[in-house]
Amino acid sequence: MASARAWPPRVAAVLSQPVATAAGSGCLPERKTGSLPETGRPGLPSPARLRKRAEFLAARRGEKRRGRLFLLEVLNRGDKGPPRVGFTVTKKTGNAIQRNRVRRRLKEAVRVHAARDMQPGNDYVIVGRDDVLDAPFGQLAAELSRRIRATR
RNA sequence: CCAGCCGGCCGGGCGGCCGCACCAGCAAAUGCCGAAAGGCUGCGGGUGAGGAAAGUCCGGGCUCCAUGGAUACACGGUGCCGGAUAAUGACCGGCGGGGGUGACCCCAGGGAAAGUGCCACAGAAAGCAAACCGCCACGUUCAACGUGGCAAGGGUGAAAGGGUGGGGUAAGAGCCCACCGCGCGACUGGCAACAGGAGCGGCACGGUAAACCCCACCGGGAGCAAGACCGAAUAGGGAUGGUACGAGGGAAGCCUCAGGGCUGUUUCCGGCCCCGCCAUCCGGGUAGGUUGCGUGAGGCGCAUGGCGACAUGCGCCCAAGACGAAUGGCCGCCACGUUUUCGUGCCGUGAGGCGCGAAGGCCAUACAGAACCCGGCUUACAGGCCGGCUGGCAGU
RNA sequence: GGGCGGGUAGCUCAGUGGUAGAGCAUUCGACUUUUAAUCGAAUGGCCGUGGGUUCGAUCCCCACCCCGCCUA
Repeated sequence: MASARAWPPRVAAVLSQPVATAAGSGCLPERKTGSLPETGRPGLPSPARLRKRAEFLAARRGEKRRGRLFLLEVLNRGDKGPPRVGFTVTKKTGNAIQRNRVRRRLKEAVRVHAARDMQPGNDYVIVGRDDVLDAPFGQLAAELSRRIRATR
């Protein structure tokens, strides 16, 4: 988390530009990252995962934010621990390949873009829809960031 | 060259950055979370989905439960022969039947003289022989009718009690004969299924068992969410101790009065609940955690035997282990594919076809994700490679 | 993971080895001033797909596809 602070938020560029052109500025002088894409930048570990059924059920009581590609549920746990995230893909989305792909794309979008927008002490549950399969990655990441940052 | 059949194999490659899961090593706080069990950090390394991982159609390993052994009944499954295997009906090879010009493909393929059932409609008749139209003889007699003989011809049907020809006859008929079919079948070949078949029988025995059934063989049940270990909180069970301890009934659960609490109500009166509480310990056991969990009927290569399934021997290797479920995101180059344009060669009168080269576009790789493990089957699949074979056309 | 059930007309369902039915719906006609209701008639089906057994399959057998339910 401390290493993630080294990059200031560049959300505007992510929102408006395709991914390949978004990584331009030489903010890492010790490495040759001039042509490095956004997802290739180091030091972005994945946030903690929700893994228990009870935790998912608890998150359903929280605030629900509907999006075009997903449904986001946010629950304030009431402590100051690191934020946690869980993913739900229902059986209606298709076979196991498609469900895995939806979850992995959401997971990567959260890790690269949306994790720094999460508030400590919150649990996030992202219910993916099958449109995630076809959406461009930059658009998916931007949408996630926007919905996670958006307070009531 | 075209069309096709069978078998086997691959199912993108190399590289870069970040991220995920597991493994062992090193390092570090002896720290943090949790009641406990247990889990959590950093570094550099290693490993990380498939031919079908799928469907769950079969067979096993493994685990628990039941069970003294065997047999019988019931139920379920299977059903030509031989082989292979840990095992199967499902694998391999053959036999028989069917399809195809052929390579080859498909088939649950025992028993219908053990018994029962069914065979719609049509037809006289649907299983045991019978006789509607008919044919023939005789009688009454005008056509017609009656009695008897026949089963050749007509018609129905999926199927009508062998077929064709000849003899024969009142008309006919395996009544007789020849051939074919059918049944029995000495003998021969084969481990066998089965095949061939001298000779005999004058024809009798319709189909259906993926209808009931008979016969033979096989089968205990559930499944890693199995099972094992640790184990809260709450409720409930038991033991001990302390403290409260009114009466009665009952074997006991418990009930009644008294007592207490809540409540409708001004009260009488009524409704509901309690009749023990506290402490310690014990056992079962939920959530949760750990394990089961990957050295196995293992993989690869070679040799030998076998048509093959497979077996034997030798050598090398250790190769995912998650549990709201690890393989992802982005990029570069190449190969391959497809398509457009241009140039060019060959064939063709021509439209055009085929080949080669260059540039550009598409940036998609198809089907699809281990969930205890293994064998077989089935199904899905862009594209490609190898080997063998069949038919046709042309040339030599 | 394991187990069970079902695909028949536009919808809900019967059916059973022999040309496939009911109710609702749709259309037309009758009754009614009109509508509704009622009555009569008509339309509408490769019985999920592909094989097999059988003279004949919606039914029996096998394989596949698609739905649904139960268990934890």
